Amino acid sequence: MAEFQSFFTPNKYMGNIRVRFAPSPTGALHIGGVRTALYNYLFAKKNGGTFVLRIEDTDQGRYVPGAEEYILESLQWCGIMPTEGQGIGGPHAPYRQSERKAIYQQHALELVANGSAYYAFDTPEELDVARSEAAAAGNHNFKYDIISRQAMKTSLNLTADEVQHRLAAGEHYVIRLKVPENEVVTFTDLIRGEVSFHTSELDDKVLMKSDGMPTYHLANIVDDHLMEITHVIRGEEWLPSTGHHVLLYRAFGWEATMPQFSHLPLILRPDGKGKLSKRDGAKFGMPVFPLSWKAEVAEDSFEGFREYGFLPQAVVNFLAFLGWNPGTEQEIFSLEELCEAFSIEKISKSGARFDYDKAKWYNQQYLHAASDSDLAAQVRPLAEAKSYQVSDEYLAQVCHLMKGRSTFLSDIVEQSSYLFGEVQTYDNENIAKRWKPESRPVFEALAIHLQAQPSFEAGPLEEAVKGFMAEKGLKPGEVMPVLRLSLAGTMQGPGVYEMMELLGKERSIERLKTAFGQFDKTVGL
RNA sequence: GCCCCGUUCGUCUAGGGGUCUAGGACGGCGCCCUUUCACGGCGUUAACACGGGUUCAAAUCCCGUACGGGGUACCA
Repeated sequence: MAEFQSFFTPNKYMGNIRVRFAPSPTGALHIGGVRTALYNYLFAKKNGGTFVLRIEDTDQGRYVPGAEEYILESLQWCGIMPTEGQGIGGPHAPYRQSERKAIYQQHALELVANGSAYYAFDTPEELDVARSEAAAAGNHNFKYDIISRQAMKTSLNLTADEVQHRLAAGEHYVIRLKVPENEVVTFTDLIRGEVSFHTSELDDKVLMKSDGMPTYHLANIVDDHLMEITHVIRGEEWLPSTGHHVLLYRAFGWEATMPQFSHLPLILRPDGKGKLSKRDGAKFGMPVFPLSWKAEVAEDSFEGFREYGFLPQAVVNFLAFLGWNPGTEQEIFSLEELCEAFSIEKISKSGARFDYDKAKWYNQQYLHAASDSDLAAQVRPLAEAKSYQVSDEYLAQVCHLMKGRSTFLSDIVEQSSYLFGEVQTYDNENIAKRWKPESRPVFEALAIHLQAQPSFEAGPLEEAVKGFMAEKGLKPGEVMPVLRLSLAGTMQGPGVYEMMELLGKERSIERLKTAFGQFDKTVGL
């Protein structure tokens, strides 16, 4: 057995792999879409292949301006830019389906000519009627198929003259796939194995709509073939229509070069009730889009991972593990490591719930591991939004002190106002507990002691304070909390000595003096 | 309804007939570190949906049931 394995190594397509990510620009790109793009990217990189971006804008009614830019910006942010396609260029341009209309028209006609497709003149209204009549008769399973099409107005039933006449008269029509009778369509899904459908279950899908645009089914087959796509990696919601797609490859005579299919498990809501949808973000208080999206109505506007304060590397790592696992115990993977470790065979079959706690954990891990200067650069805009004016070096120092206790980028500036300006509010409850009538002279003596220190670095400061406590017979619990309250106003935050070093001697002493007076007032002295 | 896909700790998962008294991570809980909040360290909690087969042996293979999800548009 072992000797045959070499034939099945993942690199058998080395150099020839071509995959595509084909979103439709109907709004912001959902996080599930980002994961699909990521898996396509990883598969391409792993195998030295090409990652193509194609825009599937065949539904004119659902087109949303700005969506295409949003898609590109999202992929860019995640660091998984396509190597060919819309917005990038390449040998198979145009990559926007609305600009390839003539190609689909021509291919649809080819199918009509070879008997694989036919004209249908029924209006949507007529179909609605047919559907409700069938339902009234107890058939809730109406579909436009081999049985029902016999009663429809199609080029299969009408005379050639009649069809020509209707066409010439400019009557609206669609072109439908003529699903063959009594066959079993089988294909091998790289994730799920063999999947088959009986043609009696498949309806005669519309290929060309009456507005002259192709449906997804036609456009995706034609483009994947023309663009020489070798592997189709897409969401599980496409699995049921793959039977039609195989039929189309067959009808065109392209079966020999049909791509390999892989249907990814869906990303489910945190409560497991259905697939994650755009509204679930607001519902569960978490982002479900990579970047924020502003729409006309508030209901269609969403906050993104980026704006929540997530690092793209963390989002990518988190997403990669939602439905895939390398089989080792390593959890943290850079994009490069993911490219190296990725394989389709390791993608799981069942849907994965969106685990926001895990997403936060990943972010924390990346935040902690990031360099201070790198973080400072990313925090800069957030600091400026709060009108904090500090040098790069100072900001990096703040990051150094805060990153260990932050989950989001924004936490670094949200919980450290006292490092950028004066203390705004004091934790009076804790002050009342720690500030005694006899405290003031003690702490004033400590301030004088600190003032006299030659070095204001954390290490020497600790020595100095400890020396002071030993001399006065004070316990750390009597001194440190008050010091912290004086410097930060709160009981939370970085180490006291580190804070003093950052603030510097002058500001630190100043704060102590201000605080002592404040504390007296607080406890009513 | 019909068709398709799925089902291991609360969650993400490892596992591809014996090495499983089922491993890791998140979360929860506890302890240590620290007289701040965290980080970190250590420990703990908790799962093979059910029923039949096949086999000397099944979480792993087959069938059925239940449950979950997806699809069922001139949307993608």
